[in-house]
Amino acid sequence: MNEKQENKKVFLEIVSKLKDLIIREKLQPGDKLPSERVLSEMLGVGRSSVREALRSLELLGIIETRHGGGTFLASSQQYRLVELLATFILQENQSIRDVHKTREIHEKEAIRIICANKRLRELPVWESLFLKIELETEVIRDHILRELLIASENRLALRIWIQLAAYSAGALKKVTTEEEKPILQRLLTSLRLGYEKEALKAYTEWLDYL
Amino acid sequence: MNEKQENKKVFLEIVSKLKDLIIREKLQPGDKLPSERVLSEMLGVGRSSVREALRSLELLGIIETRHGGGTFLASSQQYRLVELLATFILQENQSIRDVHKTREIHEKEAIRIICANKRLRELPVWESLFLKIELETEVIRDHILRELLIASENRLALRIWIQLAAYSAGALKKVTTEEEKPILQRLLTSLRLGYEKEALKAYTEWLDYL
DNA sequence: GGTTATTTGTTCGTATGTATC
DNA sequence: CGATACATACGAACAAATAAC
Repeated sequence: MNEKQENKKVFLEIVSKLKDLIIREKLQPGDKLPSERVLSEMLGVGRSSVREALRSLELLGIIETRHGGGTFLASSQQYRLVELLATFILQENQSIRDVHKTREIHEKEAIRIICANKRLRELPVWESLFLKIELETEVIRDHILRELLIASENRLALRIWIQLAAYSAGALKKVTTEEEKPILQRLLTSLRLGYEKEALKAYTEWLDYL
Repeated sequence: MNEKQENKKVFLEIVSKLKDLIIREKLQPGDKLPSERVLSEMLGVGRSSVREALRSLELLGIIETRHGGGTFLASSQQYRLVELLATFILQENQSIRDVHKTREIHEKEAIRIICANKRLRELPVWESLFLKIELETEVIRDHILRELLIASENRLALRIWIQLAAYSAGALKKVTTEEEKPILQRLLTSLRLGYEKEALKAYTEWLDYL
C-alpha cells in the first residue's frame, strides 16, 4: 500500500515502516517489537533516528518501552488522546464541544440500533444494569454507556467512543446521582421495549445532568 | 504546583517543559522556539533527548521544523492526532462492515443536524449540488457526503469521517449513476425543507446503490 | 542467587545539508 | 560569496534496567 513516499525526514519514514511492520507481522497488543539496534540495521538507519520514531509512537501511546526489556505494542490501546488533546489541542471551546457532540452521536446511534433489534433488546445486561442502578448508590456513567456501545456490535465505533470517553472523563461527572436514577431506568426500560423515541428522550434528559 | 513531575523518562519531561515554555512565553503559531542546543543547555539534558521530544511534537503536528531554519510552533493546529490514530485503529479493525456502518452513523447524523437547523438548511451549497447532479453525468459520491459533514459543523466528526471515507474508498463505487439522481435530488430537497424523515429515507435508499 | 548478555536510557562528538544575513 | 546558526543524521560510549541461564 505504501509506496516509497520519498519523505525527506528519516524518522517519518521509520514511523511509516514501523506501521507496516506491525501490520505485516500481525503484531498483537503486548507483542514485542525488534530491538532498536535490530531495527536500525533492518532499515539501514541510525539508532538515534529509530529512537526518534519510537518515542513519537510512545507519546501517542501506540507502543510501550520498558527499560532493559524492550519495545512492545501497547497492551491497553487507550492511546494518549486524552492528555494530548487536553494539553495541546483542545484549548478552544469549539473543539471540546466537538468531542462531546461526537460522543453523543455514537451513544445515540447505539441506542437506536439496540431498539431496532430484538436480540439486542433482550440481552440480560439491561436488567443487570437496571438492578445495579436500583441497588447501588453510585453508578459509573461510562460503564452504562460502554454497555450500550458494546451491544451495538460495531467494534470500530466502540473504539472511537472509548477514545472520546477517555477524554471526557476528565471534564465530566463520573458517577450518577440519585436524581438521575429514574431517568436512567426509563432509558433502560424503553430500550428493552424497543421504544426508540422514549429511550432517546431519556438519554437527552440524562445529558442535562452532565 | 510542583514543577518536577518525577517522570521517569527524560523526553517526557522535556515535552512537558516545552508545553510550559510555550504557555509561559505565550508563543503564538509561527513563533520560533529556542534551538535544540539552547534547549539542551537550558534544561540540562542531551541534545538527542531534546530531539526525541521535538520529534514527538512534530509528529503530532504541534511544531514544525525547518532544516537549517529552526523550530516553530505549528501555524495550522490541526487534528493530526485523529489521522495518526485512525491509521492504527482502522488497521486493527479489519471489519470493513464496521467502517461502513460508522461512516453511515456520521452521515446520518449530519443530515439530522442540517435538517434541524434553519441556517444550515438554507446554505447555497444544496442548490449548487442539486444543479450539479442535474447537469453532470457523473457526480462523485464522497463530494456530496463531504458537504454534508462540513455543513454539520463538527470538525472532529468531519476528520473522523474523512479517514473512514479514505479507507473505504477502494471498496465502494465512486460516482453516482443515472438511477441515483432522483434519489439524491429527493435527499437534497428534503434536506432544504427540513424533512428529516424523508431525507434519511432517501439516504438509506441511496445506500442500496453502493 | 548470581553472572552474563541483551536492551533501553542518555549523552557526546562529528560530519553534512540548509537557511539567513 | 562567505560566515554563522541551525537542523539532520550517524555512531560511539557508558549507565541502568531487565532477561536468560
